[in-house]
Amino acid sequence: MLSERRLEVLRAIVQDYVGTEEPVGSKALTERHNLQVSPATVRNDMAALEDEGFIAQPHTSAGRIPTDKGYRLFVDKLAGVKPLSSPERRAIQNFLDGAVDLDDVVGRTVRLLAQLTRQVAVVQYPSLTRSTVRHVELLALAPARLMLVLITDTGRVEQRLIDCPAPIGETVLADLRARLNSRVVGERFTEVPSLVQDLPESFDADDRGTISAVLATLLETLVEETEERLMIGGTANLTRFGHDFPLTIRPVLEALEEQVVLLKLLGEAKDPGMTVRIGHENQHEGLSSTSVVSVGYGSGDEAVAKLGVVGPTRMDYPGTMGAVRAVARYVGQILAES
Amino acid sequence: MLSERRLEVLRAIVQDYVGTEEPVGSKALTERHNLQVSPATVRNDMAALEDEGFIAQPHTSAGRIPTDKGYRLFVDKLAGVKPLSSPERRAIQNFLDGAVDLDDVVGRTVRLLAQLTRQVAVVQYPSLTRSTVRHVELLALAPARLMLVLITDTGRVEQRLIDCPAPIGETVLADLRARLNSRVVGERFTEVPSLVQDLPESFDADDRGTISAVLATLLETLVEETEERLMIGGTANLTRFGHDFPLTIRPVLEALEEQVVLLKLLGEAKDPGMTVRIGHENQHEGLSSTSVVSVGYGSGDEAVAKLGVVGPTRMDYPGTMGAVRAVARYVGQILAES
DNA sequence: CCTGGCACTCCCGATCGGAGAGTGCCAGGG
DNA sequence: CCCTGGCACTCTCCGATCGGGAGTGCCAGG
Repeated sequence: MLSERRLEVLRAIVQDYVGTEEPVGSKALTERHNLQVSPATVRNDMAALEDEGFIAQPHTSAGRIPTDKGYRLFVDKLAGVKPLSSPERRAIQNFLDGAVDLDDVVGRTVRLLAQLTRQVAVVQYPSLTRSTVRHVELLALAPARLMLVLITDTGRVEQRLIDCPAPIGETVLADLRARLNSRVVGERFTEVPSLVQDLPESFDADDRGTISAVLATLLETLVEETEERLMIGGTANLTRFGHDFPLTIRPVLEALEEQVVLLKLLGEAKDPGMTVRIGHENQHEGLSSTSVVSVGYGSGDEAVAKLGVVGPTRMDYPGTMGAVRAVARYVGQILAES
Repeated sequence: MLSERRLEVLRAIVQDYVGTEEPVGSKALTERHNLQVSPATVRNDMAALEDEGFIAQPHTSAGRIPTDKGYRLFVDKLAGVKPLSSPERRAIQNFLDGAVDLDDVVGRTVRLLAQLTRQVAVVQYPSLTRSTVRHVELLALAPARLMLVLITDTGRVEQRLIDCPAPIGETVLADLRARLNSRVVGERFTEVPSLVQDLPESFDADDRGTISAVLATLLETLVEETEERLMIGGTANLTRFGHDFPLTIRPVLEALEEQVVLLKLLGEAKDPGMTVRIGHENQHEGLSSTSVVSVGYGSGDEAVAKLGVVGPTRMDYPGTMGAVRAVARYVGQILAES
């Protein structure tokens, strides 16, 4: 087990390195943080920390830099979450309050997060798996052509065209519409299949084909729209990444274009609270020198989606975590209001 | 006026520089292209080209590189558009044919273009200004709450919620729906306002408030949705940009996040055919070392939107133009089919 | 267990010099 | 008049050299 002071030394190293982006030596440490011990003592501590794998030196006789493991310890034990200043909080609220629709909320959130953290922001659209149905509408565009409109409680609207095997009467359609809504409104997507399963049976044989087509499309829409979308922003902040540019930045840009990768990244976070994945903890190879801070957000008590930022492992974890958490909270509020 | 051979020299310089990314000297030129003259002669030609501002040298006694003006001449007079190979064309068609909806078409197009040109691709969603209305639907979600759904001929669906000043009866609603559709279906967005202007008058005074609200929302939707969206991809290709990274790439990334900038970029192109904007010809400052190749595409004879690529001024213009043109053509076909 | 001292290692930046590539100019020849 | 070979000159680039400085590890003493 590491002594109290050694942890203190690790914290100091992380803080200095994050600030200066340069390996930090024993002398500088004792000067900048009042550790009350001599450089030599710190050196011993550093040697111990290095043995344990928390820090490393780029080359002999250079200062130390934290390893992924070091950052991990820092995040878990040494650092809190730095709350935002109240002007910042006000700014967030003002900025998000101006949003007019869901796209706008997500767009603003992503820009906000990128600006606050000066890193790349990723915001997932509210997921539909936990969503409930607010309304289902059926429109006759032509005798044998329907449009299905699905409205969710998060304000998303999805629509599908349906080609019917046979024309369907207006009254039957109205009947179907009414029964459909009475069964599924307020229900979760996952519940819908079992709730509508027996619907065709209660209709005339002539119409069953069409009813089945409608239901099939509805279920398909539910599944498809569960595929989650997301928005990213602040990629220009990648230029602040480090010195050895092209090599570092390229795989990150590539990863950021793969929605699948990003969704996995956010999805992996099981923790109900905030999740921090540091360096190699990220499965994706291109992101092995980045850290991801993510958190769920939602309109009620339950998280409906996630958002987060991607930045260099050498990032200001407390500040980033503070910003991510605060933004998630405000977005949740905004969603709850609408 | 420049002699034939001098133009040939310029072409050779552009080609070599694009290939090697290094200033090209007189000797190398005579070796790689069979110009049938000695390096000394080429040097004279180069001096003349430099006087005219078509090429420049980074420093004394280095090779020459083309200036923006040089590229301009190259594009206008010296280079054709390089057609794609037939395997490439087949690949495009296959890839685009798999698209399932408009989002997918645009998404695939952007990826395709980025891959083909190895540059950043920008694709504008089919614009609605030229679009026509396919269907308007009104749904009663609650006694005094309606949803307006607008379907366009390009397959886009937009919806808005409307809070009515007073409850509206089902029959009135059906009436309104029918009249609205009979007036606007098949019409262009720009025509709609004048076509629906007098609608409220033909209804009972009680309902006029609601009717007006509906119309207002409809018109608003038309205007709002005319704001054009776009999708970009291939940002990872920015890493192939040049040597002096952070400085070059940062403003470009920033510009690419500003949809407004991009829309302006594509929008500026007036030419019905392909437009190439080279370096400083781009208004936006951050893009002064990039070139933009853009072209309109559409489902019929008329262009409904634009697409293009953004890359370093030092790009393979003929190849890029060929790819851009080909992709635009195929996307047009796909849109026309659906 | 902490501390001061000391020798050692290694990076970094500046300096320097040569090689190479490219240029401009000139004088001669078709 | 234009092309050509020759020549001197200019720069950049690259590698080698070399202190300065920061940082380390270790040791002996408190």
